[in-house]
Amino acid sequence: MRAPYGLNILDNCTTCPIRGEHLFCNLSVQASQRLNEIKSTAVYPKGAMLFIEGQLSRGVFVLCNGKVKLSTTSREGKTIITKISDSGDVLGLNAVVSNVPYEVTAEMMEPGQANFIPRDSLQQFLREFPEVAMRVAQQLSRNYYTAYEEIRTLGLSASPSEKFAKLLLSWSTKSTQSDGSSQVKLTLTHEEIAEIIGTTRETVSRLFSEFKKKQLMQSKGATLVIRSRFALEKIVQSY
Amino acid sequence: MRAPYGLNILDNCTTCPIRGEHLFCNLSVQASQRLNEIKSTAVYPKGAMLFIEGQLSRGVFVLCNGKVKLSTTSREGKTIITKISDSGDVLGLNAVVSNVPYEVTAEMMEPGQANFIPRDSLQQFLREFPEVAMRVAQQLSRNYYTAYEEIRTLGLSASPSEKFAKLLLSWSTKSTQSDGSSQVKLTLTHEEIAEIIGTTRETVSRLFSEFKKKQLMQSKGATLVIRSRFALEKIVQSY
DNA sequence: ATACAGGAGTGATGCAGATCACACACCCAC
DNA sequence: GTGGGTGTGTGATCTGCATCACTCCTGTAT
Repeated sequence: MRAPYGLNILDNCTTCPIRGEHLFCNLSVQASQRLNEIKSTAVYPKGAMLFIEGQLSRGVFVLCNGKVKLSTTSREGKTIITKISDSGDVLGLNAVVSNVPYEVTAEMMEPGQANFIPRDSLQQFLREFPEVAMRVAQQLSRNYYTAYEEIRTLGLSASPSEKFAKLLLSWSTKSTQSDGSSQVKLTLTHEEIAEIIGTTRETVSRLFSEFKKKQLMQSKGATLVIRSRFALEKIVQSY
Repeated sequence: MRAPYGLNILDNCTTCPIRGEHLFCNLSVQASQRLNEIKSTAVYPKGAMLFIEGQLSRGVFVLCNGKVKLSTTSREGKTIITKISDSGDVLGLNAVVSNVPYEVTAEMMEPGQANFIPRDSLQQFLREFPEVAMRVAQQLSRNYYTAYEEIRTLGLSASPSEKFAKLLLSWSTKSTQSDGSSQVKLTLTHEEIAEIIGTTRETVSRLFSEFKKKQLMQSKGATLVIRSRFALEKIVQSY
């Protein structure tokens, strides 16, 4: 099998290395088999758009590897990034389940593979396997919950500092050392961070300076060291 | 049957006057029957809390009549109202489907009746009737979409004026005259409006003055007259 | 080497809204 | 009536952040 962009193609979910607690993992044998029949797979370059906000939903994408940026844009061109999706995530689920246009744009942040399941096949599949439909409902529910958290943070008029601290915290949870510090590789530009926390590039720049001066974090190149979760948590008093 | 708070109790969904396009209306005969068995009904006074943010989810409530305020509060006591629910709405669905605590507080804004379906019964019910599970998934998906809209509005840093205009528009859609104006009965305090659009009481006061001066609306007592949807729409340029 | 693009730091300025601090209007109790 | 509670109008002030306007730095294309 060809390996474009330096990636090996995974053509079978049952042998997938990231097989785990994701939505379409660990299905019954029949369901797994059926899924393999209706899915197709492809590898995308960096910058590829899996789908675009407002497009009629064609189907869902299951991300096999790589990172995907989900964003939405206002008329005047202001963008907010709502999520950075990781491998295993299912993208476009809501749009397909409810037969509405995609509500966000999904862009590959690095080369990666994704499986595609056409809308009709998926809907048929869910009718065929009620237990999967139930899991889908739970996933949607979890999505909703996450969106809610977002609303809380945004709507409770948190200051950029608070939101930035929150973001750092969410990054550090993935890899915290025993001494409370943690290292993260920074893959986002200041601009992108600004789009996540809803502020401007300049403010993010200033936040970096400020947080470094306050010994909350330090950075060498693309490596970010978050000093103390505790101090950050004090900044995020609000919920 | 007793009629507390001056309300007649509805004890059967099949004869419900608001029976229509709601989540648990128009089910199959068997499903309807089963639903009637597992639900219980009660009438609540104004101010009653159906459930509170953070509580373990006990079940869902189907609102038969009255209005319910859904809100979430930060540690420092700042509140945001995320939705005003109307009759027919199902409350607490996400929490129950995903077995997580309620993410909001639900408070009766006026006396009203609600059916209660315990968590376990509902989950069993959904397993029993896959087509209902599918509808639930769609409902959750729609909830998610609404939450999304909210995020867009909040996150794209809309000004209070924009959000206020948007709110007025959403109110006027329900009853627009041929000349583009519409009457709404105002049941919310300035404080509550502030909690919806994420600003302060004072700012809402000033918005009222400002919009009246600009001939966008007028108010006599609790009756609000929205002059021209068109003018409002111009204010809401952003998405 | 050159040049250009995309990213990052940082100062100066202005303004929208939060906040504080009142005054007033209304309703209900007693 | 008098009082208190709740909702409202509106001024004065203060400030955080957007915005504008630069410079500098790096990588990479030619």
